[in-house]
Amino acid sequence: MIDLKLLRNDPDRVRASQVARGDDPALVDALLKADEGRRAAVTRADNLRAEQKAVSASVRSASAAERPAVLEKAKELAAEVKEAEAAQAQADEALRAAHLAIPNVVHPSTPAGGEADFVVLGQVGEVPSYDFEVRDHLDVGEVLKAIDTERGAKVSGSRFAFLTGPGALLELALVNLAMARAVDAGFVPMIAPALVRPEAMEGTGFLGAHASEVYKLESDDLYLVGTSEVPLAAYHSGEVLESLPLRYAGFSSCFRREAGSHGKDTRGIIRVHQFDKVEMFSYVDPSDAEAEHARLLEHEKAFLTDLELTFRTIDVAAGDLGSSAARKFDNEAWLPSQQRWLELTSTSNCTDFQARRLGVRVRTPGGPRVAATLNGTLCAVGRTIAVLLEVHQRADGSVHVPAALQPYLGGRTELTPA
RNA sequence: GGUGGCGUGUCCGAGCGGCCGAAGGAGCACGCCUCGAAAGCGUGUGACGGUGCAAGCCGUCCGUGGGUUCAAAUCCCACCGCCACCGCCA
Repeated sequence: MIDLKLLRNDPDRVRASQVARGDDPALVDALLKADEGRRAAVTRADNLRAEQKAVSASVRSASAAERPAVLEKAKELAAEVKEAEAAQAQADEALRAAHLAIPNVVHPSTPAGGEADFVVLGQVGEVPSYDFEVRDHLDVGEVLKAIDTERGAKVSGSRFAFLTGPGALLELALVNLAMARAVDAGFVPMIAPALVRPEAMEGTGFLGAHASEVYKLESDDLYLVGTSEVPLAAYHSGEVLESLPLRYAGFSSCFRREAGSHGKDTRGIIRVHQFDKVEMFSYVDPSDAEAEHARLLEHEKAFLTDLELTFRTIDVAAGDLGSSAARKFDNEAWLPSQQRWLELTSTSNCTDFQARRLGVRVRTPGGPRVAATLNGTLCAVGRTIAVLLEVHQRADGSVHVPAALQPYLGGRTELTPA
């Protein structure tokens, strides 16, 4: 939710943000109107209530003769208050709806436009070349007996896979490396629930436009999270925090319905319904949000560099941001089989938008203040495995293990076909 | 899943349908005392919304949502959560 004070003081800035995202600026005026309507309703209900309280308090001290008249008046007022409160509830709801309809105000540096309008911020490493015919990650993985998508489909359906043997070990190694790096960087490691209540899902903004992406357990009224950002953001919901920053690295399975992606990345494990991920999540003072965003990006880049991958960093355009994000950087690794960049990690600065919705505040000398939240992928395991297998493959079917990962794979320097 | 109990401010904890934003502690802040500290004493110490330049004033909040009543922390209902015991189970 955006700051209503900002809206009142500088509606043009919010309108401009809407335009940058390709959203309707008229929603801003609808919100302004709803805000005014609610304030009028609140004032009216408050005044009536004050009057009613006064009359009500006089009931006891009224003499027996006066009492019937006072009671009569009190009853009238009670009815009026009831009506005014209903009107206020309606106005509250109208405001809430209009409020939720507006995504976060984009950062001034965020490129305007849609998916194709990103700006490349830089590249690490050279696009690799191979003097043999490269296999895609599934071919490499099958030779190594590391990935089994056929049986994944047999057991669970399309877009499910088994990680087997070296594939399973590779996942654990990546998770351990990521967690070790996160701990070094001061993050508190967390194993987060993958099932959450509707409030957590709603509060993080995942039940908006992308609700169809989310798995729901109807009979239990629980959702499967698509990222541990959800439980980590909801972790401190409704709290006034004593001090910031708070940094967490959450490990959890992630579930995505991939409802709108039929026919896209159907081969292998690049796009699956279930994968594991280590996610960084920071709560900071709003004035530190930008610096924290840079920090998260550096952690991500360092991790990809450790894996000896070639990648570029892009500044995602406004129209391609999630509703909570003011700015987002993606790191895209080079995928040799398709000769293209593939999003591997991503970090978003949600400023105070998400925290306002979740009621996360910090104690400051001037009173509680809404915090800022940021998230960033440290390692989305499945996709990372896919890219590793492709990039580090050799002509003989073996795969080089990056030096940073070797300690977590029992010192193995390569994976070889069984 | 069954039975019973319980959910009050940063924490503990009291609370008769009106005088309760709520006793009393603890904690914290400031002051006094002290060479300094501790102890002791004194004062202060919630959030949200509305209104106002401001001091302030008004309203809301006692797990959540409804209901009864002129009036609800207090009565009724539902839900959520916690605890104990039983059953089941990794």
